[in-house]
Amino acid sequence: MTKHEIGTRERIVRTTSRLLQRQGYGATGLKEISREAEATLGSVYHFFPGGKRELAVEAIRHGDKEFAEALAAWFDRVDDPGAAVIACTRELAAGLRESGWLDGCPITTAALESAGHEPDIQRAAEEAYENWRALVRDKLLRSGLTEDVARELAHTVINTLEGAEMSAQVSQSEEPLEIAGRHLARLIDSYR
Amino acid sequence: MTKHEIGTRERIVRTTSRLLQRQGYGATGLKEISREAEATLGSVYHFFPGGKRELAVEAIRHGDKEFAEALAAWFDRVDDPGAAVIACTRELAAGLRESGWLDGCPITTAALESAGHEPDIQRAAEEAYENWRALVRDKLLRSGLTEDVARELAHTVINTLEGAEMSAQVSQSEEPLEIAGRHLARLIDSYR
DNA sequence: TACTGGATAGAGCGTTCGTTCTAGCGGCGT
DNA sequence: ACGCCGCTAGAACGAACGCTCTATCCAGTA
Repeated sequence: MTKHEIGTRERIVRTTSRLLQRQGYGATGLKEISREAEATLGSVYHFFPGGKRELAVEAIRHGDKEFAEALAAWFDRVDDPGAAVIACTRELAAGLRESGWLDGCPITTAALESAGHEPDIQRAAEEAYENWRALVRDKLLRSGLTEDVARELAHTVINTLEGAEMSAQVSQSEEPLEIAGRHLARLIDSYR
Repeated sequence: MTKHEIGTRERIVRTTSRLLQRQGYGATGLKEISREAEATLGSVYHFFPGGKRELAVEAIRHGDKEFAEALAAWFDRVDDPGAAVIACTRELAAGLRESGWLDGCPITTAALESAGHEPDIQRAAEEAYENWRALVRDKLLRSGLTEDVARELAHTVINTLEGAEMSAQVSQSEEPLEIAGRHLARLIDSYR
């Protein structure tokens, strides 16, 4: 195991993140995780003594960071905020289609499942949405919108993207995301 | 069992719908369903020989009809479409808060879980979203919007409501729904 | 060479899963 | 009064669940 390869722990987290994204918390077993990650059950419990719950929290944090980095990159490439949101919807639609409509939002499925039952997971998901909203808000602030308008728009941008991605996944169609992009751009433009 | 009481089958479907809404497909067991519904496992398999999958499809259709009726009632009470959507967000927020943030969208959790794995459930969820969009589209058509604009707005109205409700549930706050209502009304008004 | 401690390996714990099965209840039509 | 049948009841099956346990491996240190 040379140092430039990814370690067992990281491999377990990434595998868990992908499985949580695709089939949720309840339907994902630890044995399935260890098999997919090419690690043993012993390794899983070695790195995550808290078991499935602790591992899921770590995986959601991973999905959080992953999507935040993608969002930041897309925003850096396009200056106009409306156009940047449209670019987001295109990227999300492409990723969804290319994965065979399997890879939607990395955390939403687990977040919904565990709302009200698994406080740790729910909190990790809440923090992720907060991080993503902050990225959108800053982008809107940089384009000259006021603090209040930017903060509220950030809510709706993230929530509409979430809803549209869910709808696109269920209907296996890019249309909901494409429409969402145009509507969000129009809404943002209406505040300038 | 007099005829004006609800029968065992209906009781099983309603219980399944509520459990699917609260904890998803994978985390809901048939024994839990039969216990909560005060029915036996034999009754469950008597009415739903197709087992868990068939029962879940029926429960999602139940949730579909339930929400469609609520949506139609809210739309009938308020004439202006923007104001009607705001009324929707208020009702959704109230329902969410009153249930202790447990009862979000009746079908989204199961829909996301089963996307790509359970075609029957995915299709039932897709049909539900389609029905709800049709209600929104008709409401917008009645207020004078063109066919194309109404159809596309219906997508975003439903998707934004879905995303905002999910966000409200995870953060245990009515704010995302309240913001979504105002933004959607503004978006709708911008087309008249 | 001997020791140590992090990491790996996998058998096995009790429990619950979805499902199948047979037996029995109870009200209706004849 | 009888037989039938929709429905209820719950035991039991193999498989999978989360988790615990002991044994082994192996690089680093003295």
